[in-house]
Amino acid sequence: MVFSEKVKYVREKLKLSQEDLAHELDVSFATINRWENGSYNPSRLARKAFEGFCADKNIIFEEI
Amino acid sequence: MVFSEKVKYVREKLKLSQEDLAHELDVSFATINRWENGSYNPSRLARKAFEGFCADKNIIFEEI
DNA sequence: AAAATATTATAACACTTTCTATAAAAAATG
DNA sequence: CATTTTTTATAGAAAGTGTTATAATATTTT
Repeated sequence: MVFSEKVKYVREKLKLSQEDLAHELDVSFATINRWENGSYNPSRLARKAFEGFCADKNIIFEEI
Repeated sequence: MVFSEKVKYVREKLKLSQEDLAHELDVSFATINRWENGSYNPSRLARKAFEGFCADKNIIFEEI
């Protein structure tokens, strides 16, 4: 499961809009949208923020 | 107190090298160095990370 | 003090993020 | 169903970031 898929997976699981998730992670809507559509990979800090968010929500990817 | 000054202030108060602080904040050494030398301002996420770090360390800037 | 090591300053390049705007698609409302 | 509203997709430009490298400065060690 690549990063872009993880983002969409988590977002839909939590029923958040791209705007909502952007706000949760303190990034812009454009960033979330580009992550999901594969244009870019996250920065070091952004990846950490996303991972921390997932951990908070008890979302695990290992078995997917 | 502008951002560049805050970074240096916090870093020296905690006796951290630029490299150390970079590691704490999950950004690169170059980013910390640029922040301190005023070349750039932090991204939205980076600013939050820095503020969170300062809060963790109980560092307040209001009265400086 | 001299040499070695660590820290800081600076820069180029590619990539990422933000901001802003526009259009398409989906969902909600009447 | 038609209209309105929300969400998503996309993109250009400007700014920020990571990587890498080099040089200058400061600190430590011998």
